[in-house]
Amino acid sequence: MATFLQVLVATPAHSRLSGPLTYQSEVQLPPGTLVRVPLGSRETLGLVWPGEAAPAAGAMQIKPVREALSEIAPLDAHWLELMAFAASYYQRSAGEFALGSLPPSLRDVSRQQLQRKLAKRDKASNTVDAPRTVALAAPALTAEQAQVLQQLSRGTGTFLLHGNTGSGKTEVYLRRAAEVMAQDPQAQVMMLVPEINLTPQLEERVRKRFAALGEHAIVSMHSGMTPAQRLNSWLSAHTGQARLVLGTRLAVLASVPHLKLIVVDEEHDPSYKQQEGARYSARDLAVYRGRLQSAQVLLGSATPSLESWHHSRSPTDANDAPRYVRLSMPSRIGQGSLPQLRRVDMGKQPRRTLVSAPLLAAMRERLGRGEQVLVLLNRRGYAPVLHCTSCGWKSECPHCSAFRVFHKSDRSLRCHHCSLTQPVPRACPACGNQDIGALGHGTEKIEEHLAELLQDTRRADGSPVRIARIDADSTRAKGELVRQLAQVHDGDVDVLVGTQMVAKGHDFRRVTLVAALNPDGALFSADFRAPERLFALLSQAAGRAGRDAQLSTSHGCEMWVQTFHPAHPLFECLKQHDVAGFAEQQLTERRQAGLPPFSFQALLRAEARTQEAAQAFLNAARDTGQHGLASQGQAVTVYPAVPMGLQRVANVERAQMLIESTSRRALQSFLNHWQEDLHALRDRHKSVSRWAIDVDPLVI
DNA sequence: AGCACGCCGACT
DNA sequence: GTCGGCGTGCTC
Repeated sequence: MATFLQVLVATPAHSRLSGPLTYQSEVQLPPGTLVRVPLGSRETLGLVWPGEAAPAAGAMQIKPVREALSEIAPLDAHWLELMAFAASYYQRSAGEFALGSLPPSLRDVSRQQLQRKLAKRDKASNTVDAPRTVALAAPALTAEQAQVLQQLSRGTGTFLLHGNTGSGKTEVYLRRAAEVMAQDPQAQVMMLVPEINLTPQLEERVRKRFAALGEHAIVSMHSGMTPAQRLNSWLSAHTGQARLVLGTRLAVLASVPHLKLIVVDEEHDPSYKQQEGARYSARDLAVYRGRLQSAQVLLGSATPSLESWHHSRSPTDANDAPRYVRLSMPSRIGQGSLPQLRRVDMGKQPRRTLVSAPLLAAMRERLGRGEQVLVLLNRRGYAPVLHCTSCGWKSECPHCSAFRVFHKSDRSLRCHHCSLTQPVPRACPACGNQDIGALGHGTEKIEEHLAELLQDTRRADGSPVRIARIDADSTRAKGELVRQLAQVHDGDVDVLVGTQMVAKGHDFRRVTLVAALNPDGALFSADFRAPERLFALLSQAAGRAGRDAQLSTSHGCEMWVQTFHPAHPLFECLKQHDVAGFAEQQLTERRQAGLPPFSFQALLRAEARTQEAAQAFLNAARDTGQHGLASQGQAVTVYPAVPMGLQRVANVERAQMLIESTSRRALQSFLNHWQEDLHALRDRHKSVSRWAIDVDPLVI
């Protein structure tokens, strides 16, 4: 007799198919089973979902499941619950989350191909017995590391490891992973890193340390892998063959049935928040998943996010029960000392100075000794705007509400939002004037400027100084970033100019001076998270310097900041390496202003051909929402619709609306009730091409 | 999101 | 006379 099943398929939240579909099957299939089902005229991958299927749902005919992918064990209940939670919390359909978390090739691969693939894997895996001792060639622990590890071995739950750059956080991760795997021969460990560029470094270290587990025991998961690699990694994690899963944010959604430890490295990093589609935070889902699966969660950072800082207390102050236990490792390993902060008051420098005289002198001195210099500027290209001195024309993008950036290397005007690229006009397109000037400066210009300033400077061996630039433009070609970083490591480069991508994680041994040329923008930004990000960026950048103990003890290492506000408290905290002080000061401001983590936010965004249409939809949504508010009497505030910061991208107008509450639960409940209204509203606002809710947005 | 159906312009 | 543009609508 046929039974009815609830099946999830990959459908976005705003399609009319947000819930599970009903199919019939001759055999009983447990929840979590992967199936192929007919959907309209095509056949698609589905997932059997828990719950009773009601066969009389509408007049729709009920089709049979085509086949079950029985060679893949059903996804376990924990994973299904994680998907259900994520979908509900981030206001997406369960189908979108669950199917989107599976390796994409699983969708296209036929059952025969899958069987062949699995047979091949079986042959290749010469199963290694899980060794009792997994730690090999590990360096001796510092007292701080030993103490932290002891705390971790005693505790359960979520821990925030606050460790300065160079304090040996990675060693703690590796030791803790080894312990967990040694205790339980099935235990699996997940390690998350913010960016794909950082996975190869950690992977190498992990593979070296855990070589005894066999090469199949460690797998990577990130978006840069080929479909076949991704499928293989996913299967290894799902079958339990992989003991250690290392990856970027998407890895947190993988099936890891025997998960016992989740490490989130650089937990403050904004890359953990997915910024399109289902906008989940991998860090927050890691914490939830840890609770769900009884796995320990270890969040690590030198500059923890204010959210995590707020949720944590050190184990010694036992007054109120904190959500996370805070563990600290303040010391830097070896003789390498933390860099000294030097501030240049740009108000006392000649107007329009790019690189001040004292900074230049310091750079020359370092270079003369054969040391390396890192220069940070948060803007790529040559000049952010071109402008006509006669009529005032500026290089606006015709499709976006943004300026096109002048790239001197190929003499192009490029829009960084829609990628429109055109040659630089010879004369002003508006008035024909030949005199078009560049306004502002980007990495290209700084590279050129430094080449001029340093043309007479000689290295220790008398050869001229070599300057390189690393940013999204210089590393566009595949493998280019790795190649350029290698040049820096090999000492082929003396001065490295780059955007924030060079400040992350890379270990430049001979860099003893790091300079931020113009960080002031973040001090008084409308974005309330800008100071937090700047503090993390500068701390992290400073951490690039002085990693070579010998170099840094002989002449010290320095972090230079050029600013018009040298007395700003942010720089004071930076000078003292006072993360706690900075966090407390920011949290006080946030508390007074009622901002996260003291309130919870969501954004409703809409896209349409006109700004009016986008806002009309949002304001109509606001009106229906008000009814919901009144009926429930909950403290949720819905603000009026406003154009997004970048109002127009590729000729699409964008608007958004902030929803805020001091209660996470009230916000969630409001959003859940709102979903139906929004679906209904869309029919009356046909010009709105897309809408989406972003829960816990990072950028407002 | 796919994928069909459906009704109007330049081509073997 | 067809191939094909992407607008609207449906998928258990």
